[in-house]
Amino acid sequence: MVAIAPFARVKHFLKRELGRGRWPPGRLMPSEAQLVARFGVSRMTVNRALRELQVEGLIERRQGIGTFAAPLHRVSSTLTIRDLHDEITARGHAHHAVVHLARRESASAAVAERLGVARDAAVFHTLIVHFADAVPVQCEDRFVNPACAPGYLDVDFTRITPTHYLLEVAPLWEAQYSIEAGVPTAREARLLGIGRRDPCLIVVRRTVSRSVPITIARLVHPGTRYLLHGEFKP
Amino acid sequence: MVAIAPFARVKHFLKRELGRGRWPPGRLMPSEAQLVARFGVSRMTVNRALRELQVEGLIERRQGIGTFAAPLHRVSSTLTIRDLHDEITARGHAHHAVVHLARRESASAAVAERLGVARDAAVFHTLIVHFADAVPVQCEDRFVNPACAPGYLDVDFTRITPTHYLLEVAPLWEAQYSIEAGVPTAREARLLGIGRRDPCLIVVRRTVSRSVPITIARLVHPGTRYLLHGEFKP
DNA sequence: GGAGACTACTTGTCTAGACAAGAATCGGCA
DNA sequence: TGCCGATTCTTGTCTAGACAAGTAGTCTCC
Repeated sequence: MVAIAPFARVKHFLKRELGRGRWPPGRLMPSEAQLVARFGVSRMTVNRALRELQVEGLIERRQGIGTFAAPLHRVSSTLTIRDLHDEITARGHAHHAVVHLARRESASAAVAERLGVARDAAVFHTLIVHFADAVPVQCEDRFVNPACAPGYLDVDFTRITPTHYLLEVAPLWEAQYSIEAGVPTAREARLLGIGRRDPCLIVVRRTVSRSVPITIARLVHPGTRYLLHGEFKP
Repeated sequence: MVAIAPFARVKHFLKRELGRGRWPPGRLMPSEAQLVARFGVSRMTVNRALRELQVEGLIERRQGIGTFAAPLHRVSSTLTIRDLHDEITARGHAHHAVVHLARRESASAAVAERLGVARDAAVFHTLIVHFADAVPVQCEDRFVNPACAPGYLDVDFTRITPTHYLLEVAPLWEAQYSIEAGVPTAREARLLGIGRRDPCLIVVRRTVSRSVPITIARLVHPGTRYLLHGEFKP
């Protein structure tokens, strides 16, 4: 017999009633003082429940005004992108990687701009194909800022994925990415063993650590062999 | 000149030092009592900072043991999927929709199973193409559980998107979705005005409200005209 | 009528203290 | 040696009160 914590009781009540439509989107909800009176708990307890619901995006709060049911027009969901090696092995397949390119290059204009380095500055460039069992599932074309990961080219990428290594070198970072469908380049098609016009899921990710760009990567997945999964839970 | 709230100071300090690698993943971090002494604030203030970092996934806390830097192997990011109408208008385009199908059908085996209804039970089926200005950007093939949205077929989908309507009828829900690249069906290609082999971003979404399935949707986007954007910020 | 002061209500935050519960360590006892 | 209880440290949570700051309405005075 476990007693539910008071803040959880308040939170659960509000969540349930929101789900029932007691307060339609945009409607004013009970104030903290009213909830304090209703549940017989202290204001800090009510405040915690409300703050957590706010973080979860279920309510909006405005100082001086009140608490409102959130308009749930935007559907914000978490998409977990795991390290590819972990993901493949977690599904019971064997992962291996083939390194087709790992060298120092001078940055093209486009790469220099996105990596925040000077034109023609040295950058690291790797091109790696990842396999699940014997099937190629990802072609990873990546540029790395040498200032952030000087030892990048010394890594054995058949054993450690670039993502894994970069996470160790620069532990905290921000990433922006876009996901689209497209066709592979001729080289990508050849490396993945697919047709030039076969649809691919293309993820372009740019990673920044403490406002210094670390890496930009183009990840091309054959459409028939790779899925992104997501879940949304209020 | 705005003073930073004490809990934010503590949080920011911990975040910065985590980013610097002061506590590598798995390492024991300062206890609440130590942070209280260091910052001269009350324990509740420190506790709030730590709790928020925990929610953000940067640290792990274990009662009786201590606080630990989180192993940042998994990369969890939020992907926001907004209502298509809002997204198109927010970009300065005009949205309109053409309804190609809106009727009651008997559920096929596959639909019945995924919607949680009996085989041959009545379900609602809509097929709608969404345009940004005059360009088709999404083909929305959707089945709806009539028990959750009895009035679904009476909605004017040229004015209200199905997502928007369903959000009003059933305000809180959970969704699972998969994102993949593929080719459109012959009908989808015709409706979107694209080639039969053009790559498309296909989102399949299943929505559940209080453990009752509401709707399953297949959203097909021409690869050249639609992107998903995401961001990850620790 | 209009401007400004005042008031009431809201959320945002902090404090000092308290008790509970989980976990490790240490001492004593069989 | 091995087991058990006491101690201590940790996080988890709650309380009652306080002040700050944003907002809206009202009231007064010009």
